[in-house]
Amino acid sequence: MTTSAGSKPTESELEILQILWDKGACTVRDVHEILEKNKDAGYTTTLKLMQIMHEKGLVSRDTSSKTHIYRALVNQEKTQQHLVNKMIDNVFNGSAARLVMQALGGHKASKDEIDSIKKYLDELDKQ
Amino acid sequence: MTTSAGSKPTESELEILQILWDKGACTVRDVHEILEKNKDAGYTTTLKLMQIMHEKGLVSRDTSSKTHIYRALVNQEKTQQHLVNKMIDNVFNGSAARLVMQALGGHKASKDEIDSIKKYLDELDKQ
DNA sequence: TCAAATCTACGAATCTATTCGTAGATTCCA
DNA sequence: TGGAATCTACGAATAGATTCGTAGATTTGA
Repeated sequence: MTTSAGSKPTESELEILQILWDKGACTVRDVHEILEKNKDAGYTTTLKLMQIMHEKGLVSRDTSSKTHIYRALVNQEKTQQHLVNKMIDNVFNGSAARLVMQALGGHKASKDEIDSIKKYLDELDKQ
Repeated sequence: MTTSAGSKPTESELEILQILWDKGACTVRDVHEILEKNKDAGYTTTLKLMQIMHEKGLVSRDTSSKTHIYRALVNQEKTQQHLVNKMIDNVFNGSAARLVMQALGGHKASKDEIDSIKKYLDELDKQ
């Protein structure tokens, strides 16, 4: 298997990617202000992280104005897929079903969520 | 929430826990020989890891004979639950359903697996 | 205009995980 | 019995992630 760029973001990088996936394009300050709500770290820490992410190819950077603008370069679904597959292998001995049950059992999925999963399973069955 | 001991094993620790959960009780050599199949690391590396895990309370150790015997102290389901919940929060913005679909979509669950998940969902619905 | 605020760049400190070498004790077996 | 094999303990090297201080450039606004 080829090791695609950014296949394994760190925890901090993932926090930032979440924000970029959600917001689309952000300055360091945008990201930092959202991060601050949950953790407390200095501005330059966020800056440094995003610079490193740029070096790694996780994000793009528009430097045309003084305040740079960042965007996620890695795909959200692919990243999620990669992380889930790793968890299935590392934590559930390769059984996707066991992960699913654990996820639904502990996390109190809503009735709506459960219904949408059922529909999804029916679709899978048809193929 | 209280931070229970061993709630967050590292990758290497998880590899070892998998083995202990599977085998029950192992010496360092037992574990090391299994690990060696997939990665290549020295014996003392495995030893050191298991010593650290003992310090952290992840495993118990029987030292009554020269060759120590290790057992997992943390519960497999609870550890899995904890890791899955973390992933739901960190990677799927709190949506268990999205994790489930991603898991099933990418991992080619078998028909049997899908059926057992459906049954499981029906059970959840009844409650 | 010019001081305050804001931004980037960069280097370094810190922390954690991982790896391994070496020493000393015990066990094994020819 | 005595050397080889095996085990634990321990310290230290390495590597990666995270954090922050400081310096210098640019922008803002009174």
